[in-house]
Parts: sequence; C-alpha cells; structure tokens
Amino acid sequence: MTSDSRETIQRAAVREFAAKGFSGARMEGIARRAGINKAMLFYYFSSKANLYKTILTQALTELFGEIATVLNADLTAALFFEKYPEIFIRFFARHEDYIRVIGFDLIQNPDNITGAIRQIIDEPPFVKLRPQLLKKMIAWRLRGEINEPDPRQVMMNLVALSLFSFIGLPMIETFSGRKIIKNDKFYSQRIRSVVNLLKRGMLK
Amino acid sequence: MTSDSRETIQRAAVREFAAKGFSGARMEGIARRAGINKAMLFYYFSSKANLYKTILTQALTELFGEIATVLNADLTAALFFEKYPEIFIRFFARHEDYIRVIGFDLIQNPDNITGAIRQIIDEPPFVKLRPQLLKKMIAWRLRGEINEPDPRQVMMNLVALSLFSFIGLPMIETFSGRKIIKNDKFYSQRIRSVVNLLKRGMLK
Amino acid sequence: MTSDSRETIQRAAVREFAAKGFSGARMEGIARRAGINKAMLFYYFSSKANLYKTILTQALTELFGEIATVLNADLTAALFFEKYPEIFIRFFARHEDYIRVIGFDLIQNPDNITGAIRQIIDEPPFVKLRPQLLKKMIAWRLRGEINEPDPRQVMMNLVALSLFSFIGLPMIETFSGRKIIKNDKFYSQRIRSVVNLLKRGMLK
Amino acid sequence: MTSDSRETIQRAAVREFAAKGFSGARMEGIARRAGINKAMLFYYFSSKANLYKTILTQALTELFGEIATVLNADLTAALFFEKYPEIFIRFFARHEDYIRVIGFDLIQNPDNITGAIRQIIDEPPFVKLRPQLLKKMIAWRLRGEINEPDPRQVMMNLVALSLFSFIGLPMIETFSGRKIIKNDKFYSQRIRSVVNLLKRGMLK
DNA sequence: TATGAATGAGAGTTCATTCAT
DNA sequence: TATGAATGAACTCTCATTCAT
Repeated sequence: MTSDSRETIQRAAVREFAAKGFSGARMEGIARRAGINKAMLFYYFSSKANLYKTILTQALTELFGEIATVLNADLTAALFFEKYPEIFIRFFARHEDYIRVIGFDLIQNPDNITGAIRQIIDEPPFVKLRPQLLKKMIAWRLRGEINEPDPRQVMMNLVALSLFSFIGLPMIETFSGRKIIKNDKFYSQRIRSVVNLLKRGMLK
Repeated sequence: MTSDSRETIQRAAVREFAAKGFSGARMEGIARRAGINKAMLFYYFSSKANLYKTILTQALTELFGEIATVLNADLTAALFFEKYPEIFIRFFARHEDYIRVIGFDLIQNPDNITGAIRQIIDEPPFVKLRPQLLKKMIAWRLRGEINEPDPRQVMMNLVALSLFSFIGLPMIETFSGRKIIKNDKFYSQRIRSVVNLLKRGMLK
Repeated sequence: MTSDSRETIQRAAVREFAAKGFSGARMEGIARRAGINKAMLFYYFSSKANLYKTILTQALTELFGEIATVLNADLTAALFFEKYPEIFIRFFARHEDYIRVIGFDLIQNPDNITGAIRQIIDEPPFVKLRPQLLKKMIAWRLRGEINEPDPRQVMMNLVALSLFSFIGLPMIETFSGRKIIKNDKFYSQRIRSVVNLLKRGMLK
Repeated sequence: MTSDSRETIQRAAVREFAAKGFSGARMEGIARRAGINKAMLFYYFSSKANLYKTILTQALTELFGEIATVLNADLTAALFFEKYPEIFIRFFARHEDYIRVIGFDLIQNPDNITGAIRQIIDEPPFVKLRPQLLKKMIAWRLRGEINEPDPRQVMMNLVALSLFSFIGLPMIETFSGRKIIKNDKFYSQRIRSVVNLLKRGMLK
C-alpha cells in the first residue's frame, strides 16, 4: 500500500470526472471512490484543476500511444481505413470513461484540450505522430487512392464515426426503439459498418 | 415587458449552459448575461434544473421542427443522404450553442436527454417523426437501395458525421496544423464531404 | 436595517483583526461578532484580504484625517511638539483596535502598509499632508528652533513615543510591578511626559 | 547530529514566526526553512505552541542576558541613558527577527508575553534584574538627577525610542520619501539621536 | 532519529435559493 | 414584476498533528 495511492486516486478521478464533468465532479466524491482521505488528493495533486489536467493528459497519452503503434507502418488508405476505426473503437470500448472526459473537455474548453494535445504530440515519444499522419494523407492523394482531397475532411470523417459510436448511442436508442447492449458483438458490427462506409465512400 | 423577460433569460441561459455545462453554469452568470435580476430567474423558472430543462427541451424541439419539415416527404435513400446532413449542419451552424448543450447532456446524463427526446417525439406535433423515419429505412432496405442493413448503423453514421463537424473541430485543427474558420464556405465543404461519403458509402 | 450591514461588518472586522491579526482572524469570528451571516462578508467584501484592506485603509484614513486638521497651521516646533503627541495618543486611546491592526501590519507586512499609506496621502484630501510636514521641519531647522538636524529622527522620536504608549504597556507593567489602568488620567500623564521629553530634548 | 537539529529548527522557527506571526506561521514552512522533515518538529517540540513558546523564551532570555550585563553597575541616570539605547538597538540590529516575534506577541497576546517575561525574571539568573532597575530609578529621583518623577514613564520613553527604531521604519520612509538603509551608520545615528533626546529631555 | 503518507477538523469561498420590500 | 440583501449547505483547500516504517 505504498504509493499506489496516486494511481488509485487517478482511477477514481477518471470515473468521477467522466460521470460529472469538471464542475460537477466533487473531490469528496473522488476520495470516496478511491477509499482515500480527501486531503490526500491535495497532497498528491495540489488542486482539482491539476488532478483533472493529470488524468486528461493520461487519457490522451494512452490514446496516442495506441494510435502510434500502428501509425508507423506505411499503410495504404484502404488498410488505414480498416485498421483505424478498430483501434479507436476498441480503445474507447475498454476506456469508456476516457471518451467522456475528452468529450466534455472538447465541448467546454476546446483550447484546453487543444493545448494538452499539442503538449503531448510535440514531445517524445509522439513527435513523429502528426507528420507521419500528414505524410500518409498526402501520399494517398498523390497516388490517387482516395476521392476526398481535403485531409481535414478525411480526419473528421474518420474520427467522427469512431467516437460517436459511444457518445451518440442514447439518441440512436431512442429513435430505433431498442436498447443497445454494448457488448463485443455490438462493437464488432459497429467497426464493420464504419470500415465499410469509409472504404466505399472515400477510396477511389 | 412581461414574457419578454422569459425569452431574454432563456437566451442567456442557453449561452451560459452551452459554455459551462449544467454544473458549471451559474444562475448569477445567466442573470448577468440577461441583464436581469437573479431572483427573477427563480420567479420565472423556479429552479436551475427547471430552467435547464426548459432550454434543453426548446433546443430539441427546434431541432426536431427543422427535421420534421423534410421528413414527411417520401424520400429515396439517395435524396435523404443529400438533404439531411445539410439540415443538421446548417441548423447547428446557426445554433452552435444548442449543440454544446445537447452534447454535454449526451455525455453526462444520457437518461436525461433520452427522456427529453422521448417526451417530445411522443406528443404532437412530432408523434409521427419516429415511425416515419423507421418506415423510410425499412423501405430502403426492402427496395435494395442501401448496402447497410442495420438502421441503427445508418442513423449513427448520419448523425455522427453531421454533429462531429462542430464538436471535433479543435482536434482536427491541432492535427492538421491549420485554424479552421467556421464560415459559410467551410460548412458547404463539410456538407459536400459528408453527403459524398454517405452516398458512395451506403448506397448500393 | 438597510445597508449598515457593511458598517456593522467593518466594525466587527476591526475588532477581530485587532485581536488576532490577519491570519489569526476568522471570517466566522467576524460574522459572529457582527451577528451577520458569514456569506454576507463575501457578498460585501469579496474576500478576507479585501475586507482587511478596507479596514486598514479606513483606520489610516481616520488617523490622517485627525492629523491633517492640525497640520495646516504654520506651527513652531514648540507648539508642534505640544499638539501632536496629544492628537496621536488621544486618537489611539479612542481607537485601541486601530493601533493593533496597524501595528500587526507594520511588523508583518511593511510593504503592505507602506503602500496603503502612500495611496492615501497621494490623493485628496491628504495630498498636502506630506509636503506640509516636510516644509515645517525644514523651516524649524533653518530658523534654528531644534537641535536635531535629521527630520527622520524627529519623526521617529515623535511617533515612537506616542505609539508605544499603547503597545509597550504590558512590558512596562511587568517591570514596574503595577497594573496600569488606561483611564483618562493615565493618558494625560503620558501626554505630559512625552511633550516634556520632546520639548526639552529637541528644542534649542 | 542530535541536538544540532533542535537548534536548526529553532533558528528556522524564529525566522518563520518573525515573518508571519504565530497564526500565519506554518510548521511546513519551518520544516522547509530548516531543511528537516516536518514530523521532526513534533518529535522535538511536540506542538506548534510549544515550539513558539521555546523561541519566544529564548529571544527574551537573550535580550535580558544582554541587559543584565550592564544593569549590575550602579550607573547614574546620565550614563544609563547613554548605555541603554545602544544595548537595545545593537541587540535588535543583530536580531531583527526577535523584535518581530516580540512585537507580534506584545500586540496580540499581552498576557502571554507578560507571563513569559515574568517567568524569566523571577528565576535565576535574572531574579535581580527587576529590583536593580527599580532601585536605580528611585535613586535617580532621590538624588534629583532626573525631571521625570514616574519610573514607568522613564521606562516607556526609553524602550519606545529604542524599539520603534525598527518597527516604525517603513512609516518614516514613506513620509520622508527616502528609503532607509539599515546599515551601521544608520544605527549609530539613531543611537546618538535617542541618547541625546533622553539626556536633554529627562536629566535635570 | 528520520521519513513520506495519512487524518480530521476546520478555513475561506461559492452558490442555489429565499425574503422583505 | 423587480430588487438587493440574506441564508445555509456544500465545496475546495489547508494545516497541525499522527502513524507506519
């Protein structure tokens, strides 16, 4: 029970911030979830804002870590569209709380998350992530692999379809009239649908 | 000056809730934005929760109103994929605050928004909205117009691509390295890209 | 009971800060003394630091107001040494709390009180206070009225003898072995002693 | 390294208490200044109050030690007024922190410091200090050396002029308009001025 | 002796809500 | 309707003190 308190707190914080957003989250709530004295949160993280920043950075770092493992390969657009939705969706299926935290931040405080992302991708080990992505996209266009000339549209399409698989679910449930059970089968189907859409829609 | 105040307050509330979420929003802040005494918020709306509910319902009602105007026509899948992204994106371009409010709620309080939606679409004038949508989707599949058999996937793809055009922007900016100016040209391009993707990707 | 709350709070604050210093003082304590809800302290003064600054400024302003009334006359050194100890000592006898507040600040946060003083004497109605004092002191020296050439030493002697009459009392009590009752007689004697010392000691 | 720690802590404590007063001082701050683990403060001194009492007693003991060395001689008033300001002022020039600690206590907690003083001067080696002082003063009066009949006034004048040379400086700076550099020259001048004032003012 | 972690009792501050006018 | 003042509960954060090692 030495210093895994830090980690215990962080895990609890992710859950609390995910459930209630930054303002809604309570330090008391985090402490209770962690089973740790409230004062320890300040002992380790000095403030709510800093604890939040810590777990946001952690979430983004883990996400980029996942992405980076596959970004190094010199993939064709076709292969890329096949692999990436899977990475995104599987990652967030494992870490549903992360998507909430990121989502909140994206809506409320775009500059905040932008800054956090920049800080992460401007330093090792992720410095190459952005240039590699851009290089790939330019290559696809030059080789005539895709019909969408604007890389930003490509990114938006890719990310939108992957992320929304989680956030938008309740709306879909209401309209389709059926509760959606987020099990492995659902995610597999979702991945298939996204991959299919991306490949048929954007490959030449 | 009677029900003028109500509307002034609601407009102010939308901005405040959009900027900070439910917990982050301050009644004080709303009053200041509205230029109206704080106590009046309670006089008209009795509580923060109720004021919030009011503006959430209003946002959703306006959104469904927009959708409904086009949903009555017996559109082919091709026409539908052409019209709907435009409706969504143009609507939220006019009401950026609404998307934030809805987005917050979607993440934090899925049951809450689900309930609100259900309440709206289960009563006039939107009772027919849901059955009409479902009917259309079944028809498309029966007529072999689309290659995606699951209506829920169709909805997810459609909504995801439209909504994310707003929320996800900061991430795209960071990665593409260029600031995105949200002017008419940008929205037009975005609509084109989404329509193109949906049609090529899901039509047979 | 309209808005004398502000004043009630200020009076209570003076007492609390005087008794315990800035850090020792409790907002709760001030509220209790004032018989007013604790939140009102923040409603009116926004923070402990600001409430403190307010009453410090008030104390200094009152003090300078008192001094100013007599500083305008073109007094000889002799008359000055007669009048000023009386003003100082009588003022602080009426406002024992002020001397504590000022004393605390003088010890703990010299720059703080220096700033406060400067702010007061650099603006109306006290702008002339400092130049008038300096002018007087130069005149005394030129006219050969006093034997102490350094105006700073003159000021120190004057102020020291007046203020210490309050702060230093407990030490004197202990050494003299007698409790000192701070009644009018005591102050009169003290004034006489100080005036006598100053006149015999510094006049030529 | 044993009782070395004690002293290190005490030195750090003097600085912290001098800078912030009792309530404002932080055990954490003392530990940091001392470069010693916070828990050790409690190991050695068991509580903040006790640590404070320790250093207050120490300061007073050193002060009285200094005074005592000269108090034994059977000085005339003239010689006394010459020697004492020098002792006081030189002592506090060497120990500026002590004067702050004592000053704070004098204002905030007169009974506290009174008690501490009594405890020191009622026991060896300082038991004779008080009677010797009183005896001297009575002698002066009987021999007609001084024009101030009240010993308490004599003490007040003496101590006030000496102590205020430190505490009151910032006020004087503000009024005289010049920063005062507390070097040897300043103290020498101050001593000269005080001695001069006392001798001319109180000797017959 | 020495350390980092832990605790509990507050402290200052905020905020939705209510009251008097 | 409208306002400024008032309230109480809760929240973030602090700090002296203690514990385990």
